[in-house]
Amino acid sequence: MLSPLIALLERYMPLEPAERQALQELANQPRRFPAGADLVLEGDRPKEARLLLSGQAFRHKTLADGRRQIMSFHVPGELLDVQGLFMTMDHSVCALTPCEAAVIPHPKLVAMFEAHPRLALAFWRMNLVEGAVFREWMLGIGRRDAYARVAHLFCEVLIRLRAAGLSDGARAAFPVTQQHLSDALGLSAVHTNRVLQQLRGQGLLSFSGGELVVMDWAGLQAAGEFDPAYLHLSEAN
Amino acid sequence: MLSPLIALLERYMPLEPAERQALQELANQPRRFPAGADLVLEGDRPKEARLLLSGQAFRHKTLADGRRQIMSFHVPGELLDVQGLFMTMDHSVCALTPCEAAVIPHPKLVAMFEAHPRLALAFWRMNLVEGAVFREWMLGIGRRDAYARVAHLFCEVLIRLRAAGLSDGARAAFPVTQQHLSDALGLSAVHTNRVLQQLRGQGLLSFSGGELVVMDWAGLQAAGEFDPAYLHLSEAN
DNA sequence: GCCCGCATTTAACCCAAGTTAGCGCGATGC
DNA sequence: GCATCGCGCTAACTTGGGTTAAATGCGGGC
Repeated sequence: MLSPLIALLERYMPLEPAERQALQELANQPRRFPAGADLVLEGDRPKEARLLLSGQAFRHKTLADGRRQIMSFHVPGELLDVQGLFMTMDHSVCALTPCEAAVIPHPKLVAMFEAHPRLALAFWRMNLVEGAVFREWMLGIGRRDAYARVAHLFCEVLIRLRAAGLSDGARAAFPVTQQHLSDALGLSAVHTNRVLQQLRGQGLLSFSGGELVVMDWAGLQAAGEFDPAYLHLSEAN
Repeated sequence: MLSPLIALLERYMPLEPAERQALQELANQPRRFPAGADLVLEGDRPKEARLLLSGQAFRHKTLADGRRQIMSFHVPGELLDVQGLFMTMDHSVCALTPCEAAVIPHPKLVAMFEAHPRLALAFWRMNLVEGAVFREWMLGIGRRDAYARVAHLFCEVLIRLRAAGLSDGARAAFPVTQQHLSDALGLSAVHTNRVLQQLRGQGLLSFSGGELVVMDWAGLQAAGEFDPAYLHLSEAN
């Protein structure tokens, strides 16, 4: 049941049987969330951690007047609120599709970390990759123009969905609206739409009905100045 | 010698004598870096970690054409390249002032984490706060206008320098140029200068010669829509 | 099969911020 | 004491992207 998590961890660090066993013991009845529901709520001080098992979700902060910044998109296997282990949540995580999440009491998680310090390091490592993605997004929002930013995001999304086994090749379900894209990119919805049409017009991709199809990977990569190194996908420990 | 680190950790988690002892054993002859030198280099796969002991530094990514995004500023006590424990560095860290850093071999650090899992969690927690700051910056760069962005940055800097014991009250050394500020904020140097004058003209702050003086804290905070919650400074474990 | 609501698209207009270029000034060096 | 360089500052002009508002789908509920 926790196989998405185990697959993610095992990509970098071969797990010992005892460690795999300890992970399995985290499993319990998953909780379901409908699309649009909050999996994690800003201001909350959770007593358990949520591990995404199926579906897609996104992390976001919203200002008083409604302006919103989406900070990341999430695929199964990812722990959504590590932050809640140590402090109050300073942002929310919202379900993009119907989701299932394992809800793991903090004491259980901490006990596992203390019994298997290497697992703590493995989770920490996952967390560091998330930080690397934040930094790349900052670079994009701060220093790239809208065109490169949109292209870059689609490159990243395709690669990450593929790594999560949610795409074979050039096609993937990515059920976001143009408003979601805008909020992730720091653009207005109107301008996102303009850029999208440009990318479509150049035959780089198609994106509609929540399905992304990349038709010219090299072209899209060039348009987004995309270098996947920051995703640290093929780096063994 | 590692007192800045111990102070940071102890802010949240009272350390046991054995843990404090284990930390002390990390100490060694610190390495010196002149202002402008790279403490950590993008593309590097370090064999040791650098812990900032004195001075200020900043983390940045730079595009091929020279556009640069500064991702964070750092004060003594912070581990600058946790990422290097597990993967290649995808960005650099550069000294703002002359700096001293303890250079700690990875095996020594990992051994400490395995012997004292609670210390691993404490370092992880520090790392999570850094991630929270990244997210807040993303929100600012993506969704706040230049005026609020500049004000917000100065609020954050003052609070963090104060927490590091580098400021009493409203005045602090923050030795950056307006170009550094621009690169941190995703603005041009010219526009940063315009906003700076506006803030000065409103009597909110003065900033010259690398010294920040906040003259109207409430006003600055309002200008930057600043809420320090995301810094998680006063949250015990 | 019609209505409603959300998402996408278009068009017209506007403005915040970028760009370029040049000046002044203090610190550094010879 | 003079040239140099980095940094702050100013002004004039440009532009990428925001705003507003209205039209066009389109899918789901009943």
